[in-house]
Amino acid sequence: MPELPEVETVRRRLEPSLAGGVVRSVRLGLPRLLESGAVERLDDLVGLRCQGVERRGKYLLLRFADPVPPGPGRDRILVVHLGMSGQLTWHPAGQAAIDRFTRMPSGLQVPLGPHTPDRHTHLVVDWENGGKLLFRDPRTFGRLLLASPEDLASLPRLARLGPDALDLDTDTFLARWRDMAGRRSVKAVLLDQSFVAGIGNIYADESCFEAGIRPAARAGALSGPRRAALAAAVRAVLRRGLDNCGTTFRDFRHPDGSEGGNQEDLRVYARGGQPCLSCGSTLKSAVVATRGTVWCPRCQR
DNA sequence: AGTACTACCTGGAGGC
DNA sequence: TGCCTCCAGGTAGTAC
Repeated sequence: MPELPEVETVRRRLEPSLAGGVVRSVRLGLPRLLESGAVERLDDLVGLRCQGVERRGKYLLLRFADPVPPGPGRDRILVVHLGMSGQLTWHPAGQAAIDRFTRMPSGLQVPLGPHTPDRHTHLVVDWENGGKLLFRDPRTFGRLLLASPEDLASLPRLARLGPDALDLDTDTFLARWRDMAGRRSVKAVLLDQSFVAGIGNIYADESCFEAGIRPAARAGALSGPRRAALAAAVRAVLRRGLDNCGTTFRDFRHPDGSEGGNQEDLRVYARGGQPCLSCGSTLKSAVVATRGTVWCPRCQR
């Protein structure tokens, strides 16, 4: 469930640790997570220096270049998608194993801090500075791709993405809605990464609530003002999620293992059957666009 | 062509 | 306590 706010939070916190570092070794414990792309040899990264971390929608792009120029042709970009349970954590050099725990609302105790490698840790990147970058993903929905800068644009997964939801102005939103809404539900359009990149199930439901629109409503039938309200709602909801450093519902963690805070600010997601925080009506839940969906029958028309 | 649906995967929760 | 079943969901691929 890492969506734009979660992935951007990871990007912001990971970049200071990675940028400038040189890769010493790479181990991939679950080969099927590396999707066949332009380049399929993770060992290519060994000896390269990390130039920075970028984000496109829910994808993270780790840029690497040869530290001894000129080294044309060796540059690589590691593309990471966290799937629904992926965690990228950073272990600084010499840091002892973290044994702090936090208690989830369910009562479950989970480790707080960069995770200790376990059977779900599928990628380990060792750096010359002694740090380690770990990728842990219990559900294994995450994906890794490796590409050269020239081939990046030809990766289908990235080529399909629409404009990033974070810096989407209302005019662009309205134009794309006019062209792409069709006969689908509002929720289906919001989840379509080729419409706008970065929205997932949590922020789709929250955006619909914020705009007072039922997720199952026909997208093409929305009035102009309501479309504009939805555009504003998407921006506000993503911005709030980002300000809260992401939503930790279960698996999401920051690179240092800490949790996001946006779960405290969710109005409808996972609250089916509970009272609407705005009007007190019982929130309804159903499957819309093959996703668990929650809305207020009174506030959302 | 556009839309809808399923496979993939495994931990957690709930029922008995 | 333990076993079983169901559910969660992003994306690609398939079916209609």
